[in-house]
Amino acid sequence: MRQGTKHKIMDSAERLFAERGFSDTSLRLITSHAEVNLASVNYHFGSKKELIQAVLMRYLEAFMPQLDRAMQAHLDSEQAPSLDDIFNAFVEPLLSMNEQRKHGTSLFLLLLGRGYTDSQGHLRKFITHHFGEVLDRFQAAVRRAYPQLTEAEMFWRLHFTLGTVVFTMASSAALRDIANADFNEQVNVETLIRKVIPYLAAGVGAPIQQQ
Amino acid sequence: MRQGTKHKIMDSAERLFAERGFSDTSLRLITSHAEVNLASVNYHFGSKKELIQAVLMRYLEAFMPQLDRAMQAHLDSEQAPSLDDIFNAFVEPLLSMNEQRKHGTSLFLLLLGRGYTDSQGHLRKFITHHFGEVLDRFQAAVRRAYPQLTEAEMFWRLHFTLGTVVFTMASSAALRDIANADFNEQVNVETLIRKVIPYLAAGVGAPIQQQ
DNA sequence: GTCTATAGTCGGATAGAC
DNA sequence: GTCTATCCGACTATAGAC
Repeated sequence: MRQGTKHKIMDSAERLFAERGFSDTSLRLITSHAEVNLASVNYHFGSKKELIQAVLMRYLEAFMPQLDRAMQAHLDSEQAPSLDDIFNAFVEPLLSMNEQRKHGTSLFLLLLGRGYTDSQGHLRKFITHHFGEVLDRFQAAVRRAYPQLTEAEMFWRLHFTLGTVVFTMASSAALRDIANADFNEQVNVETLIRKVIPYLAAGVGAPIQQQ
Repeated sequence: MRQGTKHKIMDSAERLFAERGFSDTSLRLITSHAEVNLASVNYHFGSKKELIQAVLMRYLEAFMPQLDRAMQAHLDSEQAPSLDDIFNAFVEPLLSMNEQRKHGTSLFLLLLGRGYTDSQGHLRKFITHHFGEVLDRFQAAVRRAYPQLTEAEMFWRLHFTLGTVVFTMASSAALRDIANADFNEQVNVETLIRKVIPYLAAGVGAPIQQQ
């Protein structure tokens, strides 16, 4: 089955963006990997910036509705969810990115991390603008699990959590190599996600400090 | 008091590197901010790569010996330290970066984060090569606080921790603006560090999962 | 040690033929 | 939609005068 030029560009671009960051990935590199003509990027996407957004959007549009359904369920349930429940609700939507595309889960998280640290946070605004309500419902679910947490404290702890995840993924290839060499541990994305969840849940659920 | 060209370059470079990342910061931008000649970078540092290493090294050489003393104390003490003790030992060395230079603490952590995500991990090797023993003693202190944790599990949790900290700092300016606007909270670097420590200690100290 | 001037490379983008 | 050929700006690095 022949793949269209537009999709070939996006598939090569996402891999290279994840590996090298946005500004270290040139259009020439992308088009040579995709085996398409340089000018086709501008024909199909208009500019490099719009290509970046298209690549990220393809994942977000698949991921966010799944996450939203899971959070909605935690808000509607009779019993208040635990923090472990809430963070475990991320596992399936994240892993489903792997069915959509090879290495989809890590690519998605890597791109997310790049988006939050590269390019002065332009992509941060892009995400919160398009998916703000989903993030709000996530926050509401956490509140239900740990009502004593003030809104401000929750704000900080959820950003700590985001940092943990995206940084881990950004370094995951290197870290998995080290783990393999030093501990003879074969770690795939799924076990890594299952490793990080208790850490996150414990962090968000840490006792409240007096300031 | 007149500042030498070499130091003017490093001071401008560290601020711009932290704000924009290494590859999005050109030597032209650095030298124009520093109000020195473009060619002086190559005269004093040889290349852009060596400038990056010099900037990071200046912080690491001030930070690492302090951290090492604190970890040594935790290893020598009669009583085993708690995880909270260990992570609190980072506070003073980190804050002392602020005395050395204005905004030194956040700049240092920002640079560290850039070094771990930019440039395919070259800087990661640079750091572990020069300061591997300090990191080993840190690891030994954590082991003393939580002996049940396997070496492999500790490896992962400490990297989660690094991710939490560097990502938080990488976004700290934006996050502090939001917190100020939404919760009327004035957060400086010190309160942010003191906020993150319970999160980290709880995460590293999370119950051990059966795989 | 500092400057100007420039070599040499690589980047994004586009015009215009097919 | 796809291609070649280029434009033009920005970059690192260096040679050589002062």
